Amino acid sequence: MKKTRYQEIESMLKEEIQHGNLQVGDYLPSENKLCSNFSITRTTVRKALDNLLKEGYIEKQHGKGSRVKERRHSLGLLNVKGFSEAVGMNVNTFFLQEPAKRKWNTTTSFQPSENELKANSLHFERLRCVGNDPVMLENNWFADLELKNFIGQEFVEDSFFKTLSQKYLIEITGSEQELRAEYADERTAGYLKIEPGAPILHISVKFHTNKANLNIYSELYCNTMKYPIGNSYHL
Amino acid sequence: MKKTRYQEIESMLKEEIQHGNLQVGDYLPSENKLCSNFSITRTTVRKALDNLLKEGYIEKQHGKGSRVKERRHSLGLLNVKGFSEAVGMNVNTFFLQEPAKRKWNTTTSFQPSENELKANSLHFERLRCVGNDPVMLENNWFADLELKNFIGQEFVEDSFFKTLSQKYLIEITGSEQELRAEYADERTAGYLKIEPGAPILHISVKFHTNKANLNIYSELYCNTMKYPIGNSYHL
DNA sequence: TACATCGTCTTGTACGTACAAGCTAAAATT
DNA sequence: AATTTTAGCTTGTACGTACAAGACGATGTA
Repeated sequence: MKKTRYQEIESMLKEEIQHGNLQVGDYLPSENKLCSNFSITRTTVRKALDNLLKEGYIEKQHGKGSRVKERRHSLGLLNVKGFSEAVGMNVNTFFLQEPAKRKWNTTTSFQPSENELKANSLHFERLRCVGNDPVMLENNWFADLELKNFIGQEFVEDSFFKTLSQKYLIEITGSEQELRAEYADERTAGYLKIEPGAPILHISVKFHTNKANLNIYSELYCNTMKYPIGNSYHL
Repeated sequence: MKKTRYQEIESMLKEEIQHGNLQVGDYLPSENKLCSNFSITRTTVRKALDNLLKEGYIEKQHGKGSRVKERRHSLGLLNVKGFSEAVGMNVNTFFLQEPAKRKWNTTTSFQPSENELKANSLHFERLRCVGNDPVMLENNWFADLELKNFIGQEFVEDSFFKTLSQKYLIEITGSEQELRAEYADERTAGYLKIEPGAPILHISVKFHTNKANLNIYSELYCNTMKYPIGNSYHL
């Protein structure tokens, strides 16, 4: 996957932060420093910093600089692509239903387009844990169009999105969500180790991709008692 | 309030959409068209479009154009500044507690800084309705620093943020949120017209402003049965 | 000492240019 | 007629320049 200049700078800075070379509160090198260090123009540097800002890694202060922000102890599901990226290291994942052809779920908030409904749908269900705590039940549907031999595939690092990116060159370009507080049903409660009827956060997601006819429809059921869902928005 | 060039284009396009001159599915004028129409460079036009994209008003298609996106029937609270802007027209608001000096709430997710805790805190509580349906109970705290004569002020169009902007030149520059599904307590349930113990969505927010020592801390309790909370994220 | 000014750093806005890459329909070729 | 090529539109990336505006310490002045 060929990266653009700003993506290079972006992921390099992200690594510096994740590896602790840049710690919370530290100022990044100034935009002009980054320009000369990487032989790149300020336009490109600013594009990279804007993305880091959008994802909540840094905060910018007019006249002072850009500083590494505190990454909160919550799941930044709403502005990063997937669970793995949102949580970081300590993730364990179990398949409850392996990928297979199953019928479209017609009760979701976001409905597939007619083109998608014409095709078969692939589905899988997973339980996502932080350490030993089950925190999310995840269902995914998508049209069986651009994904040859998807069934039986090993996932790259347990990540659906990394698999799409590396094996099929499919990238997530955006997403829409709807959030509701609901009663947990018996099955969901069982997997999340809470009582039936306890409040859970139900998130319906439509992920857009760089392939026009391919969207990912996800229904997520989250136990937010210990790990709330985090989000941030800037400028 | 002096607007920048890209803010002008941005709010002008936003009005076109809101007034229905540009309808869902319509293509905006191309970037080059907008450039020549407004005697402006493409850099500036793109900055405006990027903001509209971020707020979910449009979607961009490489090689084709930018199209007006469907505004979903949900409250886009997580990526716009406030309730009024998220909902649109049909909002009714009632004060449950008028603005007054009250002690800081020390049980919130986001804790005020030491500087803020030294100052007194102003607080108010409101019930927000869509039409006749109560959908959100809202509590706000902030340091009594930059806001002379705030108590007793009439709000501009029932909007706290419009009041801050127009009367105090204070602008929201970003926010962080944490979301949890919880049981509604008796008082909250009463105001939201649901049963005590029903699931509600609890959102803790820290709003950042252009004044370094002024943040707004909000605790929101939402009935998501009829109006789910919406969010979107792009590129 | 207290205060204002200045210089220099930072990020923010805006200009202009060039080419790459995706999409589509017309034109040319087979 | 079917296919390929081309031309012309679109947005995406990246270059370079200039000045505005905020932050802050050093300097000069009262």
